[in-house]
Formats: sequence, structure tokens, C-alpha cells
Amino acid sequence: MARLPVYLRALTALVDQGISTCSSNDLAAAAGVNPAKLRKDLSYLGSYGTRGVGYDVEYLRYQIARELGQTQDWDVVIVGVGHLGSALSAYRGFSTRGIRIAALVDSDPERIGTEVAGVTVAPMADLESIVREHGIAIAVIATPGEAAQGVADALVSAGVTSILNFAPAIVTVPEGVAVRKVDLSIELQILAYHEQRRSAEAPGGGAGPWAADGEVSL
Amino acid sequence: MARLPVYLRALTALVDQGISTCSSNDLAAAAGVNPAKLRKDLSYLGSYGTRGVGYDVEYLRYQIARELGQTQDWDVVIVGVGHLGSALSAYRGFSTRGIRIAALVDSDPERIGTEVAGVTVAPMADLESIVREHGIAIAVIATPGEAAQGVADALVSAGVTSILNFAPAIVTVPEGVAVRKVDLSIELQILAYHEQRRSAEAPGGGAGPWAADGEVSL
DNA sequence: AGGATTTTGTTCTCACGTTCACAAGCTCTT
DNA sequence: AAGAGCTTGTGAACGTGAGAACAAAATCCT
Ligand SMILES: NC(=O)c1ccc[n+]([C@@H]2O[C@H](COP(=O)([O-])OP(=O)(O)OC[C@H]3O[C@@H](n4cnc5c(N)ncnc54)[C@H](O)[C@@H]3O)[C@@H](O)[C@H]2O)c1
Ligand SMILES: NC(=O)c1ccc[n+]([C@@H]2O[C@H](COP(=O)([O-])OP(=O)(O)OC[C@H]3O[C@@H](n4cnc5c(N)ncnc54)[C@H](O)[C@@H]3O)[C@@H](O)[C@H]2O)c1
Repeated sequence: MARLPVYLRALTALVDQGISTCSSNDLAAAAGVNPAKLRKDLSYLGSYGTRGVGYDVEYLRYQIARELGQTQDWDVVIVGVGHLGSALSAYRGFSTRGIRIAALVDSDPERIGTEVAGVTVAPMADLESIVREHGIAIAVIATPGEAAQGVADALVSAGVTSILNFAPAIVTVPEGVAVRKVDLSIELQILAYHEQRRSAEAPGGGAGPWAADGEVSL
Repeated sequence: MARLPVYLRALTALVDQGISTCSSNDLAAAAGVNPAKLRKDLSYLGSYGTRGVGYDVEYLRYQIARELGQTQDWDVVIVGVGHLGSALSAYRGFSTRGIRIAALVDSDPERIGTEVAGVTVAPMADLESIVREHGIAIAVIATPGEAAQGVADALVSAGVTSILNFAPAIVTVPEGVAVRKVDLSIELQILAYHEQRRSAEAPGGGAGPWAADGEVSL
């Protein structure tokens, strides 16, 4: 499930606080979810808790990390070293989560050869050899939207099987390749929609038919 | 719904191609969703289509933009002008989606007073007056995780009612304040989990209990 | 003009995820 | 050692969202 990384982060925070055991209530509060949901999620991994006591923080942390594949580091290539790509390259939080930015690729001759966060930007032509040499399975697309599909095709043909796409474009890939999309504009648009509702509802009784998903307040 | 911005983007792309009318099938394909789902979504807005013909692209685009509150521009403040905050500030795609980065705020004396993407970075102390003067309702948190809750409190007390949080921390806010969280690490972790499954499943028949959400392939 | 055709709007069904509630099980106290 | 008190794991209800299927309506062709 997509919630496991959240639990993992909460557990790591507990470890840092020197807490060695915790109940599902505590952990659920730290992760911001319903305790029952958390217990059900964890039960899919196996029975790692002790009734009457709770969960051993360190042990559970390891189990989730193993399930997530974080016992090893995953090498990742970022394609498109612009504003966003550079910010991602510089981010130190990835390394503690089993993610290593192993390579940067761009098509801009100006940018190729420059060093960003200790990694030299390579040309698109090197993509296949980079993927092969590092054994890269995961890639990030941070190019403009128009280039996204072409980059995705190149990545797939180079052997990448998981793609995180930041470009505002829908990329289609062969079956078996995983694609996740993050669209930062849309996140803000959803908030704007919220505000729009708010101000539209306040005066008249103009009831609207639906609610935007996501968490509102707590 | 959270899909409206996707439809809006697809419609804008159609406008750019000079297409003036389209069926739900066309639009659904462009937006990457099921045609029935799209029609159901649009029907909540009202009956803007014509049976036997389809939807008038320009008219529908306006209706969705109105529903999303994009007939006006929303002023946004970004708190934390580090790598990520700077990248967001520099992004030009927001302006075409009704989002305007009106102000930047940081706590680092080194950063205060510098200009990023044409906007001068202000100190935290100015937050309240900035929010008041611009009539800001939406804010972005791009500070380290430890600072996130404090920043959120300051934002709420300044009058902000919608927050987009990039920090890996769960912020709690009073009822009525909308919070959305974007966690880029988690996105990559989910892909790593996918790869983990893939490599674990390939050899043995080690069936796993669940599937990670999100789109895999198409 | 009338039927064929296309496409929307809607209803119905189904499956999934969430949540409540409770039994099973562990520990600590008496 | 036995019961009291927690806490997990899970079975069952609930609500929500997705997809298929169909009826209503508008255009086009003959
Ligand atoms: N804050 C942000 O920066 C932000 C916010 C929302 C969405 N996005 C999206 O993220 C993507 C990147 O944004 P950005 O601000 O970093 O853009 P940018 O223009 O700063 O960087 C894009 C980079 O991609 C490279 N590039 C272009 N075509 C390429 C190709 N065919 N192959 C390889 N590299 C190529 C360019 O040389 C450039 O370095 C865009 O799609 C944008 O819409 C960015
Ligand atoms: N690619 C990325 O940069 C990336 C990826 C994933 C997550 N994140 C998250 O996004 C957030 C920002 O990342 P970043 O790389 O830009 O970090 P950064 O260190 O480059 O920037 C953080 C900024 O916040 C400011 N700040 C710190 N405390 C503050 C406070 N109390 N009030 C106001 N401003 C304060 C700092 O002065 C700095 O300018 C972090 O929480 C990080 O975990 C970033």
C-alpha cells in the first residue's frame, strides 16, 4: 500500500525519540491515520505485533523497510535538469529512504557536462549505457511536458521499468512499466477550487454537488 | 473533484489544436480516464454537452475554469525559499492556471532581501501583513519538516485557509483549513516497492498480499 | 418528414476501502 | 496462579467510487 512509507517515517521518528515499543494508537496518531486501518495494513505484512503490548518499533521498522525494498539502495536517473530536476538532485532526504540519485541526463548542450549536486549531467545519448551500468530501474522525468512522452519512450527502451513523471502530460508506456504522476499545478488548483467553494458558499446558499477529495483540516 | 484540472488541461490542449467540439470519448482519451467517469464528473457541473454532438470545447473549458475558481487569479505565498521553493517560484506554468506567486517568505537572514524570480524574499515577521495586503488564502510550505508545524500555525493565524505542504511532516490545523500534502520521497518509495515486488516475484512464486495503488502501465 | 446514428445523462450493479466492534492473546498485579 | 487490563488481529457492516448498460435527445441522411 501507499501508506507504508508514511508508517516507516513515523516509526523512524519514534526510533529517534528513543521509543522502543508503541501501540497502534500511538503509531496511527503519528502517521495521521485511523488505528484500525493501520492495524489492518500491518496485518497484511504478517503478525508483527504482540497483543497487550503493541509493536516493537525497531523490528516493525525493519519489516516495513524490507517490504518496501529499502534494505537495498535504488539507483535513480533524473531526466531534465532544470529548476525542478536540480532541486530534486540536491535533496538529501532521498538517501535516507533508500533512494540514490545516480545520474542526471539532459538534452541541453549548455547543461551537459555541468555538475549538479556532485553529479555530472550526461547527454541523452548516454541514457542506455547509464541505465545498464548502474542497473537503474527507476527514473524521474522533469522535462517540459512536450518532451515527456519521448523521454519516457527512451527510458523504457533503455530498460527502465518505473517512472515518476513531473511533467504535465499523460505518458503512455508498455504494459509492465509503472508510471506515477505528480502534478504540482493540480495540487494548487485543487486548493483554489476549495477557496472558490468557500467564498461561493459563504454568501448565498448555493449548495454544490460534491467535495474535493483530500484532507480538509483534521 | 480532483480530476477537473486534468480535464481542463486536456481541453486547453484541444483548444490549442483548433478543435472546437469533442465527444466524451475523445476527451477521456486525452485526459487518460474512462469515458463514463468523465461524463459522470461533468454531469455534476450541469448539462453542458449536446447529445449526438458532444461538448463545445471552449464553453466547457470556461465552465470548468469557473468551477475551479480560475476566472480569477489566486495569490499564493511560498514559505521556505530553498531548493524546492525556488524551483516553484521560477515555474511559469502556474500563471496560466490561475495561480500567482505573490510573495516569498523565509527565516534565513541570508536569504531575506534577495530576489528570486522577480520577487523579494520577506522575513517571517512580515507574513501577516503580506497575507492581509494581498488577500492571500493559499500558501505553500517548503521548509524542512521540523519547521512545518510552526509555519502552518503562523500561516493559519495570519489568515491563510489552504495549505500545500511539501515537508515530510504531518501538520495539524484547525477545522476549516484545507491541507494537502505532497511527499516526493514517498512517490519514489512506492516505485521502489514496485521494483522490489517485481524482483521478488520473478524467481519464486512468492505471492504478495496486495498491490500498490496508482497507475501501472496503461 | 422520418428513421438511423451518434452521443450525452443517468441508473444500476459491483467491488473496494474504511471503520466499527469484538474475540483472542499477552502481561502485570494480587 | 488467576483475574484484570490492554492491545492486536480480524470479521462484518457501511459508505463511496468505478464501470457497464441503457434511455433520452439531437443531428444527419434519405
Ligand atoms: N516548480 C517547478 O519547477 C514545477 C512546478 C510544476 C510543474 N513542473 C513541471 O516539471 C517539469 C520541469 O520543470 P522545470 O521548472 O524544471 O523546467 P525547466 O525548463 O527549468 O527544466 C527543464 C529541463 O529539461 C530539459 N529538457 C528539455 N527537453 C528535453 C529532452 N527532450 N530530453 C532531456 N531533457 C530535456 C531542459 O534542457 C531543461 O534543463 C516541467 O514539465 C514542468 O511543467 C515544474
Ligand atoms: N527536491 C527537493 O528539494 C525535495 C524533495 C522532497 C522533499 N522535499 C522537502 O521540501 C522541503 C524543502 O526542501 P528544500 O530542498 O527546498 O530544502 P532547503 O533546505 O533547500 O530549503 C529550506 C528553506 O526553508 C527555510 N526555513 C527553514 N526554517 C524555516 C522557518 N522556520 N520558517 C521559514 N523558513 C524556514 C530555510 O531558510 C531554507 O531556505 C523539505 O521539507 C524537504 O524535505 C524537498
